[in-house]
Amino acid sequence: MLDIKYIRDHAGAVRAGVRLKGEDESSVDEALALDEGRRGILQKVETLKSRRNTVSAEVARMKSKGEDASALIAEMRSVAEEIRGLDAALAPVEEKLRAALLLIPNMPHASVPAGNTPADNQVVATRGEEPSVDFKLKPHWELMEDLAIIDFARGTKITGAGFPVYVGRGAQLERALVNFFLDEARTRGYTEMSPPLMVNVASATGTGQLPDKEDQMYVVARDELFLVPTAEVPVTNYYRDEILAEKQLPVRFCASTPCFRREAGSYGRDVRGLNRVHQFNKVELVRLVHPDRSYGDLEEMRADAELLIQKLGLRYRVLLMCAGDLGFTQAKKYDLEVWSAGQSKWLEVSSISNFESYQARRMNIRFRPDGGGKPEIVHTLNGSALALPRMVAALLEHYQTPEGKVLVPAALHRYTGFEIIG
RNA sequence: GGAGAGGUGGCCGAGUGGUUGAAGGCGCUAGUCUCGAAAACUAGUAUAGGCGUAAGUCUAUCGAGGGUUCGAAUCCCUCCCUCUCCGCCA
Repeated sequence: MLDIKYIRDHAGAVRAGVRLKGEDESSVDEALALDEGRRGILQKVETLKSRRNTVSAEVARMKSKGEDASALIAEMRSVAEEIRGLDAALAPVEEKLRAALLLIPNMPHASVPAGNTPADNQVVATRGEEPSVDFKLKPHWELMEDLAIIDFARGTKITGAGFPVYVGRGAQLERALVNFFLDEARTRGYTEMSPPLMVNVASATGTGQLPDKEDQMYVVARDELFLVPTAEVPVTNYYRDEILAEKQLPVRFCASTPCFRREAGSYGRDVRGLNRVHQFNKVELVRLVHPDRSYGDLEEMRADAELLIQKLGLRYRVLLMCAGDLGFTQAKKYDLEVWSAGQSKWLEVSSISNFESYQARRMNIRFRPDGGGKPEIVHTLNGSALALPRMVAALLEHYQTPEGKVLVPAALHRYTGFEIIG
C-alpha cells in the first residue's frame, strides 16, 4: 500500500496513477476523508489521555502521602468515560482507513508506457532464432502424447482439468530444468529456499493476493490457508515485520515450488496443452533491496531470466508492460515470452516486477541505515526464472525431429542424463 | 487430540494495581584512558502515530484482542504461539 502521508501530500499524482492503472479513484478520496476524521478524533482523545496520565500520577503521589484524592478520582471518572467513547469511535475509522488503503493500487513508474491493451506494451528486445526445418512442426500436445511423457487425461481423472501428469522422461526433463534453473540462480547470488506451500491470511495480504484476488487462489477453508499461487508469497513474506541491517541488502532468494491457480474467468482461452494449467512448477527469484537501487536490480533480474532462455537456445522477446497491464501491486514489469514454434505464437514464461515499497509497507519490512537512524521501507522485486510448463512446451516444439523425437539441448545433458526423448 | 508450563526491550532477566517505556546485566555506539588494543570509566542505545518549519512535545505499545479500575506489564475473559509429557503418525 501507499503511505497515507504521501497520499495526503500528493493527492493529484495518486489519482492520476490510479487512473493510469484503470482502477477506481474513489478509494483515494475515501482514504483522505477517513484520515482527516481519524486525526480529528486522535487529537481530542490524546489530549484527554495526557490529562488522565498527569492526574493519575498526582493521585499516586497524594495516596502515598495519605492525602484524600477522591475529588480528583471523581473528576477522572467522566474523563475516562469520554476516552472510552472516543476510542470506540476511532477503531472503526482506522479499520476503514486500512481497508481503503489496501484498495489503492501502486503507482506506475515514470518509464512505464500508458495504455491498457496488449498493443500498448513495448517490445524492447527480440533474441534467438526459430528452428529452420523442412518439415511441419507439431504442437507440444501432439509430441507429448506420442512420446507418452505428459498425460492430461489421467490428470483429469485424478484431479480435474488442468492438472497434467509428467511421466518418465517428461518428469525427468522437468526436474532437470528445475535443477538447471536453481543452479544458475545460485551462481548468480541467490540463496535457495524451500518454503511452505500454504500461506495464511497475513502473508497473502502482504504480497497483495488479498483482499481482492482471493478467487484466483485455492483455499483450505477449514484452516484459513491458501495454496500458494507463486513462491513470491511465502518467500517475500520471509522477513515480514522485521528490521534488517542495511548491510544485509540486497537479499536474494530463489525457490522452486508448485504454483496453484484457479484461473477463474479464463476458461476457453489458450487452454490447449500446457499453455494454461492449474498446477505448475516455477522457479522464482525474489529480492529485497535498498530503495535507491531497485530499478538497477530490476534490470539485473531481467538479465538473470533472459540468460536461462539463451542457454537453452530458444527464441524469445522482452515486453515492457503498459500501465494498464500492470498488476495492482506493480510499479514496473517486464514479461519474457518464448517462441512456441509448433503453435507459432509467443508464450509468457516470466514476469519480472518492481513493487517498490508497496508490498514492503504492507508487510512492514524495513532496514536500518548504516550508521543508525530511522528504519526505512525496503523495495521488493520478483521474477520467474522460469515457469516450467510453457518452457517444456517450447523446448519440445523447438527441438523436435522429423521422426517425432525430441533432442535435449546441450545445457541440460548433465541434468537429464539423456540427450534424446523417443 | 489429552495434560501441564510459559510468552516482558537486540539478548538474558526483575517486576502481582500507582511518576514502570519498564530495575539490573549482556550486547551495540560514541567519548575518556592507551603507541595501539583489552580492561576500566562516562554517556547514549525501541517502534509507531498526532501536533510543530524545527527544537520539541503528547499518545500508544510488556504475545494478540476484549473487560474491571480514577489508574493495568501486574486482576478477569477469549484467542494465538512456544516448551514438556502422553496418544497418533510420514
